[in-house]
Amino acid sequence: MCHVKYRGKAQSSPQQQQRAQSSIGWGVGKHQHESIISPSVVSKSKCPLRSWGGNLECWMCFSQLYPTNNDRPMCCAAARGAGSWLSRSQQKLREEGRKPSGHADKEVMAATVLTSLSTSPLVLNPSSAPTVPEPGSRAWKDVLSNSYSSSTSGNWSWDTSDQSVPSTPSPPLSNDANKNFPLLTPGDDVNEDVPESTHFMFEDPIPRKRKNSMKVMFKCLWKNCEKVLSTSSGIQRHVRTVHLGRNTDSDYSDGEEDFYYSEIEINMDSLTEGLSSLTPTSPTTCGPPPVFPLPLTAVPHSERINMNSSHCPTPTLLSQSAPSTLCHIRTDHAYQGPVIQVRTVSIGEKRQPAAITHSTVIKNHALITPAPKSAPGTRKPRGEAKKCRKVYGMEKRDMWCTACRWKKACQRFTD
DNA sequence: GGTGCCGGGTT
DNA sequence: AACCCGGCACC
Ligand SMILES: [Zn+2]
Repeated sequence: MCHVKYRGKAQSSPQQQQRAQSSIGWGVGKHQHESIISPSVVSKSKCPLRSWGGNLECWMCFSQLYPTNNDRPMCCAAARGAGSWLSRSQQKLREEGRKPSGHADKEVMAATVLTSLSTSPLVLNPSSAPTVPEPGSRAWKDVLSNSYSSSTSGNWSWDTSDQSVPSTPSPPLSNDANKNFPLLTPGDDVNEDVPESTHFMFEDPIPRKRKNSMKVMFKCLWKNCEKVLSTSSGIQRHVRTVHLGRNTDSDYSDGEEDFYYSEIEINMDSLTEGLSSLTPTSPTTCGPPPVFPLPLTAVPHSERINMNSSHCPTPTLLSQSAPSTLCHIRTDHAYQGPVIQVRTVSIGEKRQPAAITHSTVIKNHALITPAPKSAPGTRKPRGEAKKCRKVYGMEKRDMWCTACRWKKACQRFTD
C-alpha cells in the first residue's frame, strides 16, 4: 500500500503549518489504508471520562443542578489537572449542547441559592464589600475574572486531587434539585447551631469522603490568632465576632470571614503515629504555627477555592462570598509521601502559597493518585518486530504509520 | 541510550 | 477525532 501524504489544504492550520516547517508534508492526513486496517487502534486508551456521558459539573456545589454520573473514574483526576476535568473544547461542546437552558439555570440557581443564603446586598455587589483586604480580594477577583473570561463556556471544574479514597466513590447524586447537596454525612458538625441551609452551604463537602482518620479543621488566619475550630461555621462565627467585630448575636454574614480562615486536614493516624515532622495543629490549641500564612499573603478559604477551580462560573455573577460558598473546593497537592493512600493532606502546613503552578498541580496530583501503572512485569513485552521508527528512521518519519507518528502502538508492524 | 507506546493533553 | 508529547518500561 502506498502512503498518502496530504499537502496544501491540510497545512492550513497554524499547527499544521508549524509542523510543515519541521517536517514537510508530514503527517497531515490519514494514511488511507491505515484507517481501514485499524481505525480504532490508536484511540482506545482514552481516559474514561472522555466517553463519559454524564454531566460533570461540580457535584460538590452544583450537584442538584447538574447531576452527575456518580461512578466518577478516578483516573480522570490527572486529566483534570489544574482544575480541568474536561478539555476546554469538551467543556465548550457540552456547554453548547446545553444552552440556553442549562447555563441559565445554573446561573439562576446559583444566584437563588446565594440570595437565600444571605440577604446582604453585598453579595450581589462585589464592589461594596467593606473591609476586605485589598491584596486578597483583588487577587481572587482577578483569578475569577480571568478564569471566567478564559472559559466563557461557563463550564468549570476543579482539581479534585482531594478525592481521598478512590475506592469510595461519591454516593449517587440525585437528579432532584430539591434534594440538594447530598454530600454531608449526618452528624457532621451536628453540634453546630447552624441552620441546615446554611450548614450545607458552608460546610465542606469533602469530609464525607474522608477516611475516618482524617479530620478537617478550620483555622483562623487572623494575625497572631491561631484559633482552630472543627467547623467552618464555627470559624466563620469566630472571625465575624472576634476579628471583624460583627454582631455576636447575628448570623448575618457578608462572606468576608471567608478570607480569614483556612481549612486544614489532619491525619489523626499520623498524629498518633508520631509523625511529628508535620506538626499538625492541635484541634483545640494553637500548636506551633508551621508555615501558616498570614491573612494577606495567605490563600484563605475563599480565595483558595478559586485558584484551582479555575472555571467556576459563579464569580462574575455573584459576589465575593459566592465562590466560597458555592465552590468549597480543596486544593492541596502536596506530596505526602508514604501515607499517600489516605492522602495526608495538611493544608496549611504544606502549602506554599504562590508557588503552586499548573505543572506542580499536575505532578503532585500524579503523585497523590496512585498511578494505575501496570505492576512490574504485567506490561506487555515488547514485540520482536521492528516498527516504523526503526524501519524508516527518523528522517523518513513521514513514512511511519499514523500510530507510530503519534507514538502509539504501531499499526503496520504488529506483533 | 534507543525504542515502543501508554496515558494524557491540546486543537 | 486528530494530533502531539512526557515519560517510562523494555531492549
Ligand atoms: Zn508503525
